[in-house]
Amino acid sequence: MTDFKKEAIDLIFQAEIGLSKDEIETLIEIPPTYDMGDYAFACFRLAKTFRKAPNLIAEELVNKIDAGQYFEKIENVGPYVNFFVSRNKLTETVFNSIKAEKDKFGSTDVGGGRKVLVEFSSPNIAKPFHIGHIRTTVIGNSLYKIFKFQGFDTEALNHLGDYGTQFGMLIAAYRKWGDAETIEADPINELLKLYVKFNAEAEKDESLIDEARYWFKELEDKNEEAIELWQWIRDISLKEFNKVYDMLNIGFDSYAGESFYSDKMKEVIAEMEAKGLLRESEGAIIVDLESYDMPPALIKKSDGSSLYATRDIAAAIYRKEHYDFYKNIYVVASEQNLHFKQWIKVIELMGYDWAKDCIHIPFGMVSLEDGALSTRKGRVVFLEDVLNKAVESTLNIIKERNPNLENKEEVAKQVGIGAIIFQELFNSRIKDYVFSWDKTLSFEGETGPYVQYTHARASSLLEKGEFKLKDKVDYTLLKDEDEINLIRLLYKFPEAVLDATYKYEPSFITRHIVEIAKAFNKFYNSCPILSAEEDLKEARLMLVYCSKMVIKTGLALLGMEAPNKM
RNA sequence: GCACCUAUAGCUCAGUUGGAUAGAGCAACGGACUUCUAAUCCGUGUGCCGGGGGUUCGAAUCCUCCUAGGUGCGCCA
Repeated sequence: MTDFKKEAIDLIFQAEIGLSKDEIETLIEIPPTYDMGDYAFACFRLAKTFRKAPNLIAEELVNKIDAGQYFEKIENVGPYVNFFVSRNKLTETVFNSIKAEKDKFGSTDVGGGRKVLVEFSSPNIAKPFHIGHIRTTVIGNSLYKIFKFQGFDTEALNHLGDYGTQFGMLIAAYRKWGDAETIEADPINELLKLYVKFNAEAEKDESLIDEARYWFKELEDKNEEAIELWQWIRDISLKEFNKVYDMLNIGFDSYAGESFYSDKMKEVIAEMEAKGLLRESEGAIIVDLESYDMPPALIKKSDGSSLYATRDIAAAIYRKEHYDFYKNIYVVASEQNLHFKQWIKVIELMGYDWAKDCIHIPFGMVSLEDGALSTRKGRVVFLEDVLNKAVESTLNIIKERNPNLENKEEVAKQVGIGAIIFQELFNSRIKDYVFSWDKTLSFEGETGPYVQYTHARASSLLEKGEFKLKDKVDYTLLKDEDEINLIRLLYKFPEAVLDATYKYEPSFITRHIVEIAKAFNKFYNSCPILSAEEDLKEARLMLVYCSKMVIKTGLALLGMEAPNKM
């Protein structure tokens, strides 16, 4: 695809103003409105060297530069040199690129087959999947798809929380009050009940906590009874989680969780010891990080069992050996910022220069209107319920507005669940938000259904217009401002995807396809398509085709379906 | 107490490496379907960009101090 910005830079460079191309690039910007052009070069910084007012410099520069084939005109507006991209060239390059690349349009080969690991979702076994888990799951899945799209060899890792003292709690609780049959019937809820009960009792009787620690220690020491219980609980929990993953259409390449790394920790601890990093403090073993302005990293508890940080360190070292990653990404809540800073620093202190390739991607908190989420206090909204309710309410809308639609249930699923995913990926990751049913189930304006609806409209046009890709379309017929604006946005899609990649921010894509959908709907309302004169109809249908393709690709990168009818 | 994050329209949020009049959606009101899917489109209004100071030709954006909210800070993960 023709890079118009680069062409503009070349033209300025040829005017010999004493700046390198890189320097010129930093002074190129996008004007606030299109009537000021597509790109603008700011002349303020030249004022000193030329000892002239920026306006004059801009004026002289405009006279020096020939617009060439890529620009309709070059004008100066005050201190700026404004470039107006040739509409024909713009349309030509967009149409040809999309025609050639189809659903690969927007991708690059920046990955070059390098290995990227994305760890996300990572729920705790025996606990329900609630609204708090949705962010890591959906953001992680989208990043996984984005990196894949950019040519990285990507692995989706689900670092299951299937170990730790809380597991000791569960074993202890089960041995006291548990019953296999009731648990099999409704695993997560029954296990949650045990967990809640244990915590309530433990507040009255502190010895229970010791008992939990004991059972976790037994588990680590391979006590047969403990292992058997652990395996059983893990299996039935995973089955439950997969129900939700199936609804979201999310899969993983590995479920190696905390337990998987349990036997790899001894060696790692020995290595840290050998490298002189460990110190005894208050009965525990730590790595002192005071010289890095951080509290110490706890490596071993006073009873000898391991901790979270130890496991993450062992896991990272294992992954480096096993995958030889280029980037090792963790999509984990911002509450754990310090934890990640700490253990990644420990890796660095161990002498591993790949510590810099371990990247924590934080995101903000979800809370409820009446306060923070709390599994123990029973203040939860189950993810499965949210998804089901969204599907149900979508189905009602379909029945009302499009009663003749054939596969209503399936479309309701795609749209309802899409709405939830879209909402999660619409704002910057770092923002906290308060969950509300009203907001979640509202499908108007900048929402998933809006974008999907736009896609369905486009599909319907293509079907009714019996559209086929042709070798030649007279794209010069597309002159309407609403058509050009849409084409401009399609042109910028690859850049949005690239930004999303480098900043680990799926919302850049979400925002961009909303803009495309808006522009498409405007075009749809102002330009007749099927009733247009034949050549114009062909050209407009081609624009519809390109829009549909880009919207579909964008939705796919977010992990969403794009139904053809809704 | 220390560290990190957040603060932009009534609400929820965008705002590219500092640049030209700070933008959307929702909500409110008015309009557009015998015509390509009205989950749509068009129109109407709103801002000490949390506050002070600084850097700069130019600051919502960078620096600094302050305020408010959130999160984290040794044996949970």
